[in-house]
Amino acid sequence: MMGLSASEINTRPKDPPLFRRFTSTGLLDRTDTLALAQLPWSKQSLAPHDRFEANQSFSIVAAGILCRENRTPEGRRQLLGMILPGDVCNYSLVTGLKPMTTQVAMVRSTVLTTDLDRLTALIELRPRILSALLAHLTIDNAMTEELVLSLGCRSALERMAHFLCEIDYRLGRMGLSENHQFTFSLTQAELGHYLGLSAVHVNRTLQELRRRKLISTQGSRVALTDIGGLKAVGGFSPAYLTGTPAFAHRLGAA
Amino acid sequence: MMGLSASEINTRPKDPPLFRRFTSTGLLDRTDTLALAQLPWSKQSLAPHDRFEANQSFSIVAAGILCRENRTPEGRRQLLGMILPGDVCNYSLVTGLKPMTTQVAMVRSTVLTTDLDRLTALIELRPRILSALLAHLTIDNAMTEELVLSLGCRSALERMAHFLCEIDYRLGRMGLSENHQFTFSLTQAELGHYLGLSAVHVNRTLQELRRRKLISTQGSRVALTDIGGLKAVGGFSPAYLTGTPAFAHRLGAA
DNA sequence: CGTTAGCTTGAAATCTGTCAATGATTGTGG
DNA sequence: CCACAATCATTGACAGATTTCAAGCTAACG
Repeated sequence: MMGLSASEINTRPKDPPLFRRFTSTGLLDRTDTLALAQLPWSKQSLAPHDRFEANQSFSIVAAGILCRENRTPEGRRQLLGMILPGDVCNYSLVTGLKPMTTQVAMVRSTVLTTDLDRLTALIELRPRILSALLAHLTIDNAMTEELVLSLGCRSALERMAHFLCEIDYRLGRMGLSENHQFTFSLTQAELGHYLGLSAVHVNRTLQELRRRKLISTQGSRVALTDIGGLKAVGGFSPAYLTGTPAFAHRLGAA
Repeated sequence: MMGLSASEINTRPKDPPLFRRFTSTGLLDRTDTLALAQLPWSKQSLAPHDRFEANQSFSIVAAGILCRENRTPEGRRQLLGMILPGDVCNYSLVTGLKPMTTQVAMVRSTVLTTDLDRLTALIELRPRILSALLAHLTIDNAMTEELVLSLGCRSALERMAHFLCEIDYRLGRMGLSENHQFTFSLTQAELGHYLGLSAVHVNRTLQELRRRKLISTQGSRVALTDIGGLKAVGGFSPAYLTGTPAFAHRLGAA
């Protein structure tokens, strides 16, 4: 257990950008962020395929990629959401319900965890933190809805293009994508589990995107070489990733 | 504007079951429900295809069916969720963000709306109401995730079977389905927009379910004649529709 | 009673999945 | 540092599910 060092609190690119997503909502000010950072966080390392469970705590991804997943009774697997650095793993604190889905590390990842009681106490002092959590929860849900749109309405090529745009955007705002280039090491089978496609078809879809000069790849390094074209193919627009405040809401602001 | 009559507060089958879903979480007691019912609710009637927007208020469906929907930039339509009697239309009060999706009445519907300020004030007095809202929000999100599972992993027949089981379950707990028979008057095209299928294929899928004696229909009346078989085909299990409390959570319980 | 929306049917086209085999890459232990 | 094993990516041929198109039918509604 430790508080976070100054460099980890820093929310500019290149520094560990832990709370950048929180500040990016505009709902937290610097003092909120500092107060959050000074909670006692414990760091946990996860190997690929490790389940992550944090029912009685609150966690944020510091590095790597987790996924929420679900399976049909027969065992077919569906990934429901990508949890990237800066994202909250577990909203039980807010929802009061057990998470209904499993979370799994897709690559080697590290997660920061803090105690629920302490965070609850902090929220009493700084209700904006609760607002920010609720905003994040809502945006995560909007991402799930966008996935429904992809699975229901878009072809394989469109889904993949849309997906890459989303990941680029989300990594970019955390300082983990530059010039639309980033490291992303899911297997094609895993991509398929997320996009509702077979591994073979993921492969062919990526080839088609390369053939059209929309992307290029080397190993786990991805470059979106024609971000405009990719957005056009995928019908991507990032509105759902930001959210717009409805009004000053006063829940818990007593 | 009016408070609700005694019969509308009643949460047993056959009486207007407005707050049955709230009590069903086990998070509200009778005094909470009464307090909710005594807020000034205004009733609104919606015709099919009417948009419903309630950003600055809080609404519950009293009768009919609304859907959240979203469209690709090219205009392809995807329904994201079915909002049935007893369901909350709008969680802006809780999330603090503008809803990111449109809501549309699928059939003639009525919606009850109350003022945000009054509800907020009531929540200060009765924080369990906030807990209940958060639980509902979480369950709605779990339904979206189950839709992702359907779209990503299940065949047309499985999706349809699963869908019918879910609707039966949800209507049933509100007293609107008996013996697995209920009235449900969406067009096949609309079902397709929800399940990610073409209208033609929806038709063939329903025929196949009838041929297997799993369902029967007369007009908008649906009977699940072999609920066990239907659940087996769809891989349906209602766990995601109830949620399990994680712990007594104290947000706002100050 | 006519009109319109919705339902049903068939045939053909398309997309995506499955199967099976072959390369390429990565990580590990010697 | 190399060799090996295991995982992952790629390819081709084929099968299957679903869409599209087009037409006819039915039922609800003014």
